[in-house]
Amino acid sequence: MRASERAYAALRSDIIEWRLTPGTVLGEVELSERLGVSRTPIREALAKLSAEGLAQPQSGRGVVVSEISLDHLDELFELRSALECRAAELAAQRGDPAVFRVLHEQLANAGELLTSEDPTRHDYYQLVAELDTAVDAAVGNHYLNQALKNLRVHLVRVRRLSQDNPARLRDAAREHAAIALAIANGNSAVASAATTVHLDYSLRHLLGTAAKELPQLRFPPAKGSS
Amino acid sequence: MRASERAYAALRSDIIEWRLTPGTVLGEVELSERLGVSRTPIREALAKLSAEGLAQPQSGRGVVVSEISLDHLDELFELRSALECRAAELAAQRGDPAVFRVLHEQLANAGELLTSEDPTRHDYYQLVAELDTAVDAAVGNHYLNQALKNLRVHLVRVRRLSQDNPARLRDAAREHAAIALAIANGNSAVASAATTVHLDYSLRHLLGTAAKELPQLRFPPAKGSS
DNA sequence: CCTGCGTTCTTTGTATACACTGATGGCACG
DNA sequence: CGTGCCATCAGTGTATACAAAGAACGCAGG
Repeated sequence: MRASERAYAALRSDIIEWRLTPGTVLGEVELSERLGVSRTPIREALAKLSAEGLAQPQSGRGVVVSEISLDHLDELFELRSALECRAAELAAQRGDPAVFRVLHEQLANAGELLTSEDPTRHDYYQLVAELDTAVDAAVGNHYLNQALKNLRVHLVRVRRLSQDNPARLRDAAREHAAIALAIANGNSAVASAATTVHLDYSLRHLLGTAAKELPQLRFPPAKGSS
Repeated sequence: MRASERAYAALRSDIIEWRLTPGTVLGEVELSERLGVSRTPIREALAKLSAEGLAQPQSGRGVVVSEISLDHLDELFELRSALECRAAELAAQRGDPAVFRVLHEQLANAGELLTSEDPTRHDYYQLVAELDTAVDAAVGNHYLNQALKNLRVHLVRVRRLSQDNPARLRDAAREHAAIALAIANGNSAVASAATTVHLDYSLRHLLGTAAKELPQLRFPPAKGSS
């Protein structure tokens, strides 16, 4: 694999998983030493991260990990709602009902997946991801899918602000099942509405749980101040 | 100004204004010679263009100007509709009515701007751009604005496929005026509906006029085949 | 004549040296 | 003691040399 890709992937996951906190300065020389590659691929990786919005060029001098906070949650979900509601509508018009009927079945029974011992809820999240993938495929719109993909990066990042409790996940599965059912029925109005409802619940839950965690996530202003 | 920025700006406008046609191979050495800079800033520019979707990495070997055609028009307008309808809704809820009342007035009288001698319709397009800016400001959502900004690049590019005739511009001005009025009235449902209507007319017009021009825009497959 | 392999060549990927710019700290002057 | 200027320096911006990988072409064998 190319060194620039490795550097990009490493930095990307570091930022998304909060090992690199907002405001952290990403110095080229420091990173090139830490990752064991020269500055050239590092620059390429930083450019990609900046384009993605995970980092920002700092007024000519270096790039820093971009800020993200509860304020951004509202904005993020506004965009998410715009994109996912429309995607759900279009999927209802264009999708193969059989595919979404199957997904509906699985999601309706997703409670079983949550009783397992896996603390990462891998099977559960995979199933939800499959719904997203199916919607994307049914919509068949490159530009819309690209916009959603860009958005999801930030969603993953902000999701780390909260913990997912089983009760919420069970509810979320039901909401997803409702969306899948509406799409299977070819009912775009309901699909859109169900998506709106689901996103509202999700946002409220995130705001509720994140508020408890946030204090400990307030960092020192980027570079060690004694 | 930095060399990488100059290279980026030059290539970007070359692509948007169809001086570089889809499928054109963007070789690093060739570009570095043509633009008089070394390969390093060229690489940076190409990375930015790829992130924007104006160019695409060609399976390991170089990047090419990305394709855009009438098929993409549908997809582009689907995303545009999703974003702009929601933006209009939010602007209706949050915008300063006075601002949009003024814009409504100006747009209602935009017919006067079209009688002028300027063939580029500078004043007209500036007024429309002001509406976009006002909506963006009223929405106040960084992520939504960013998504719209990314989208508009492609819209400008595809717009070059068609010519704008005065009759259509006059109608478009009325449609824009209707949107501005709905926002000024704080009526989000009407603002969204008016946007939907406007985009539908625009798309139909583009498809209608572009069809005539497209044949002459079918290029040889990238590299001269005898 | 077609097919498969090997060589060569073009083009990108990476490393590194150098230039330049903006910041920071100290020193001198008011 | 405060302020402003200058020097030093850290760190990015650019150029270029070298390495590696993929593609195209030609040649040989069937």
